[in-house]
Amino acid sequence: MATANIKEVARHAGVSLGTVSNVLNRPDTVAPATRQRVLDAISTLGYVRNDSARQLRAGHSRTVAIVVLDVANPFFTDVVRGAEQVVEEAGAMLVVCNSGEDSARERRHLELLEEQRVRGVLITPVGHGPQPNLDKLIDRGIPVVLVDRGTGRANRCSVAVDDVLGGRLAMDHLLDQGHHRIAYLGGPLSIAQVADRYAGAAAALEERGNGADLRVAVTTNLTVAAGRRAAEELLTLPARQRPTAVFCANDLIALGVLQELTARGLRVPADVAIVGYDDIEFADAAAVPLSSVRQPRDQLGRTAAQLLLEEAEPGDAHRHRHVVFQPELVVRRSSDHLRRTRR
Amino acid sequence: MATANIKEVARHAGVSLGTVSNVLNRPDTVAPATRQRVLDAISTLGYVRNDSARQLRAGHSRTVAIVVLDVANPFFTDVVRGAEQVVEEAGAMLVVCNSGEDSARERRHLELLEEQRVRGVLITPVGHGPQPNLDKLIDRGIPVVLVDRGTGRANRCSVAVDDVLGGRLAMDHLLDQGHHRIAYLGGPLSIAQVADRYAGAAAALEERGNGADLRVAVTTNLTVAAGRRAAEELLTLPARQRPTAVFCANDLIALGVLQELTARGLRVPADVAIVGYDDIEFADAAAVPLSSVRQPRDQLGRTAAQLLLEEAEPGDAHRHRHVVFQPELVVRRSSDHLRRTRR
DNA sequence: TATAGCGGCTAAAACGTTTCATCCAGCCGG
DNA sequence: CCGGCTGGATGAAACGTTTTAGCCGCTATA
Repeated sequence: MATANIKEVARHAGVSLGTVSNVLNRPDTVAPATRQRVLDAISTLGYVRNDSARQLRAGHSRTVAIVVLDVANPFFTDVVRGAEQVVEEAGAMLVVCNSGEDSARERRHLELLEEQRVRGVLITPVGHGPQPNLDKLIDRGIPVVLVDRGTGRANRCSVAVDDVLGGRLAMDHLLDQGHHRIAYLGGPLSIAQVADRYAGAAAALEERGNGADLRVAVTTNLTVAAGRRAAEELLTLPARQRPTAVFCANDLIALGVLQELTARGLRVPADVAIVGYDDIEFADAAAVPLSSVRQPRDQLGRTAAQLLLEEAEPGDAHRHRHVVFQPELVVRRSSDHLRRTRR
Repeated sequence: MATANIKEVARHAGVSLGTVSNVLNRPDTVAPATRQRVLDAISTLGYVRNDSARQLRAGHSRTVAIVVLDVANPFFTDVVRGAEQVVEEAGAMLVVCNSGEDSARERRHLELLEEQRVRGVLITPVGHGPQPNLDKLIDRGIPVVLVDRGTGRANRCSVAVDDVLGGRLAMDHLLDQGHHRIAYLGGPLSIAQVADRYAGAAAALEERGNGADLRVAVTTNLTVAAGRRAAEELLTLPARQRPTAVFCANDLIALGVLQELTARGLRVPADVAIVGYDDIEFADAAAVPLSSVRQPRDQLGRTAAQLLLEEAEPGDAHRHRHVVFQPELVVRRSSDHLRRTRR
């Protein structure tokens, strides 16, 4: 039961303990014959390395953690997949922690991770205030990379997507399509992403300077149900004041809007055009495929992981970087006048 | 930089090393005054436990792993959330690993987890053959609980959902609605779930004994795109032979079917009724809300975690159990004749 | 022939905990 | 006054690695 350790392997192979370690870590420094004897011993004893001991000696573990706001959110699952890829290529392991938007859980996770002496932490922190927990980690020498939050802090790297630009892209597109009454749906505005996307949309509108009208409907959260409710509310407006296009802060809201509008007999995009945000998998699968602003999610994860590994590298010549990706508008039927009459 | 260790804390508080350990692990065995002195030292030095050393001594870690086929699949994310809850309540930590349906990656993960001496592993293994890797773990005394796969093996616990029953529920419902030409869409049949759901549907049809017709269209995988393709194919049939209802092996396929059918001008459920499987979040958010067979996903995760923790408990009186949950049919518009004329 | 270098290996220290056997002082009952 | 007991603290061993300094025997070079 008690798994064989390196000492037993050594005894079994008739070599010293250090030699076994060499076979494991620097195989080329040991003579082929000896090496083979050791390998045989390892396999007959079913030896498997004890990582705790290794870590203890090394002073830190070989795992990297990512703390996300919601494991079930497609945005984060894609970020995780991207990060995973890079981390695994580097021979390390990625552990996924879920804060569930709960700062107490976040704190608890960070404490545990610190106890484990993880190599570094990728995190989308709960809230936007100061981050004492993260500062503590950084003080301890554990690299932290912020994902899609709080870009620009001096003592850590970050990756993010330019949400202001995303808002612009969406708005420019809708203006190009000739819309004059447009609504922005999303909330709460305390979420930076929601606010930034709106800011971009408003800026684009301002610049184009034609008298188009932008109405904001703040939702309580970013769910399908919230989208449905928002759409219901829009429908209480007399048809002449009703927006001919809506730009939603995320795709869930957009899907809710789409569902409610079609259920009430309005056609998309003929009566109301819709642009969402995030380009989740189901955007393309919706009854009317949804135009959406796509974020390079897995690249966000990949880059975050790369920055982290770079910082964790022994050489101390690391300069913190803040990488900002550009989103991309994916036009589908829900906002495309040229296609809306087809089929 | 080099984080303070227990020895420095001891020196700082003027006590011995063992006493600090006692403060940490059995606070009540140390006198209040001493205890306070130690706690003060801990906080002024910013001491944080080194988990590697702890694990090394203990012989195993306090983390539990869950290895899923796809982190981005809503089914698994919910299972993860359920498991997480239980594991965290027990003061342990859940690490999520992603095999991505790739048995090489699965193996690599298991090796790493074994090196880490994890407390136990929840896993949905890739494939259905024998499981040498898992057997190895079990031999080493690391408990394994199978999630939604390979129920009934003697040397490990498992949790699953009765897919045969799920197939029955769906088929019974469609028969109740008066359908006679029904199609089952899903594949490949080598996936047990796909086969079981079909088996249940076929059995229900058999038992009801009216001459209804069940056609099977095997898809290459379980994606929205596959659903669209399958629907296209159905549409090549002359209308009189075309099924009036389809039962899909999962909701992604069902959503694909829904999209393709409505794009081609067929009405759901008037022309074709649809029942999916899994009841993912978007089932309810689809243009025509999707009837679906719901699995108690988070409970699956919770129970799996409970079984694991129970088995990992020192007392060796563990009997392996195989828990099977019953799915539940959620009827929505996509298959509901009573409602289909509303709105 | 002496010396330096090198390939291959060993022995021992160190990492930071937890635990277990002791030890000590004080107290109580006899 | 003594023996035993108890609450509270101590010291050392043990967990399984990695790493470093050093040793040995051999070959190539001067």
